[in-house]
Amino acid sequence: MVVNLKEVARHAQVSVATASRVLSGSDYPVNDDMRRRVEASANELGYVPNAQAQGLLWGNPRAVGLVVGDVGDPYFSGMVEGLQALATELQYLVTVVNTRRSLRHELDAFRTLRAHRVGIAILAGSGLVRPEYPEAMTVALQAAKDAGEAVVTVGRHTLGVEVSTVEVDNVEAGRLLGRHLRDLGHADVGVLAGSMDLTSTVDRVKGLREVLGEGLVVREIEATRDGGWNAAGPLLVEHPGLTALVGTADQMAIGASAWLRADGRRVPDEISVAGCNDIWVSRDLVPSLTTVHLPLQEMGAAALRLGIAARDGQIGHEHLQVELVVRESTGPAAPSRQ
Amino acid sequence: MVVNLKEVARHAQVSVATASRVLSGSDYPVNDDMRRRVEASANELGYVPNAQAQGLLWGNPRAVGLVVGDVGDPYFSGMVEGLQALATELQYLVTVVNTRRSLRHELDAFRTLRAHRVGIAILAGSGLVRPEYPEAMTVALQAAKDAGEAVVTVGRHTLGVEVSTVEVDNVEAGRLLGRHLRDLGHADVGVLAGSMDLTSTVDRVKGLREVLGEGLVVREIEATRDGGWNAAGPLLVEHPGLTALVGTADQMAIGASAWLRADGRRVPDEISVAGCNDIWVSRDLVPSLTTVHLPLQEMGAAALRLGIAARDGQIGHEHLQVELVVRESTGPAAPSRQ
DNA sequence: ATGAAAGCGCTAACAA
DNA sequence: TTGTTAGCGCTTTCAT
Repeated sequence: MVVNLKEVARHAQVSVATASRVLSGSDYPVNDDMRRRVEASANELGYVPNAQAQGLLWGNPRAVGLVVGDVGDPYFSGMVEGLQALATELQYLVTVVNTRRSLRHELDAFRTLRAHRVGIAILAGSGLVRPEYPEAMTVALQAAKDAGEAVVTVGRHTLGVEVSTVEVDNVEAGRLLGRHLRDLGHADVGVLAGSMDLTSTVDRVKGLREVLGEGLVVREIEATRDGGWNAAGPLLVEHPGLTALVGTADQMAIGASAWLRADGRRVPDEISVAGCNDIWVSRDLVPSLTTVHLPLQEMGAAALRLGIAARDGQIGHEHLQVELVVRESTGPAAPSRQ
Repeated sequence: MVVNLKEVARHAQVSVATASRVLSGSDYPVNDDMRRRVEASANELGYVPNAQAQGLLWGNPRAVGLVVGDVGDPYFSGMVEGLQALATELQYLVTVVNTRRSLRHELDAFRTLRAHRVGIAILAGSGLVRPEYPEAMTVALQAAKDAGEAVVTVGRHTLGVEVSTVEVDNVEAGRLLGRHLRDLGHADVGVLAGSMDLTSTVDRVKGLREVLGEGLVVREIEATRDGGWNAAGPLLVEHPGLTALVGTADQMAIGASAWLRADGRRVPDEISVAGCNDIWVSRDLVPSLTTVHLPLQEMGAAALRLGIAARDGQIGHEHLQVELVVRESTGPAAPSRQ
């Protein structure tokens, strides 16, 4: 059904070896007549080389696998965007696997990518803090390294294995937000936090707590716009004294903001709101969202660059800066209502 | 370097056949001792089956390839999100290739996916209107069909080949926006249009023109938030009589809105703004964005479902409805300033 | 310059 | 129940 090299060779009346030499772009000398005949046949029959067979021989040097928590999350899709841009330029094939933010799925995902011999595996999902996790992952990573595969982790704690990393200081991100709010007079701050299984969430909360201490009320919610929308009200009912709300990712802050507006509360006059990541739309909201900028696209691109270097045995680390972006959604603390 | 089945077999002191039977999940009966030995060895050596070799034998039934114009575009990432969700559930591996919205790249992308024997190829990038394009693509599609591969196109005109399609009526989307604006008294409307090479753009403009006729001023711009931001000012300088701006995709409308606000023009009192696609954030803007809702996630999921059916020879068509969502960014036409 | 044949890692007949 | 072997599509020695 599907045309293979043998058929092309037969159609062109040459041996498979010759056909291969022409079609695989080998620099082996081939008579011009035959070369033409082979090319014509391949065209006519619609021959497409089987990358799997080629991969069996060569390995798959131009394939990257990307493990993300959820492509729908702007944090990940920003990274995917940056990685894809570079990948397209460099002619790399990108395969994306979702973990649905779960331990078991992440290991599975990693195995799947290894099975497909991607050569470069990028773990973009933030690391899980569960104790049993790093251990299992360490074993898997070591195996990959031993097999000569490149592994890059993005925005997570390093594991027991030396791999290339793209690092973002999430604790610092939390600190920056904390200081900004403290300087505005906020003492009682509610945090809408994504999964506390993720190091990124835990770190951001840690940074906030360093500055704001006991004034922090943390609520773990689904890391989506709707999660923020649904959680804002109940949180404020339970803790009416809160003068600011921080989302550990922008979309939660956006949801919370929307709910506050719908509830008739003015931001930032009555309550301040801040996020984290600086997704593209944050600056265009009204009020525009105060947040911590992460160079998401650059993180994706850096991961691929490091992965390519790692294939050549060069383990590297890229430390990218986070930056507080003060916009309109934060202002001086209103007098506590409590 | 990398552990293969032979080494596992040797380590477990069994034949490769036995090892394969255990590790590939065959239901072939194997002695419990041996089974345990093989599993232990595989574990110890960190064996990961080579999916390429397996693919050579079986084909790759659980792989989907997705061709998109640009993963950074919310239109595509919405679709990718929906498709990934279903793919993860069904244990499909998703490979995404970017075309950068170009003819040559799209054919290349399609070939690449075929080379990797994805089994299901989904063309999500909107079709190009250039005359030479459909012809080249038709040939490629026919070849894929002949090879028994499933092809699904999303949101583009059908080509010369019978393939499964997810259809969205872009002309109707344009009409809905046009009527809404006309009913509000808008006669002079500026359109910030994405690439006019794309059928989706052309169709939406066509729908708008059907209703608004000569009152339409179309400007082709880069289909991004910044494209909208940059184009709004110049367009209004050249055509000060415009009372409404429509983006053929939400992000352009969002950029334009932001520029208008920065320029001190009130939306919708002084000028109305509308978009298309209804990306997740559109409802949370201030003013919230009037747009045409496309079920992006559902489009992605439907594409995969149709692809799976197509592998079984069932060509199908899913026609998804578009729906006008009237929000706050559109209002009665202000008296023309001209 | 060309072709025959070995072999990449794996599975599935086929034998034993 | 186990092992031997052919072969998936391709590239690449090795002869010719």
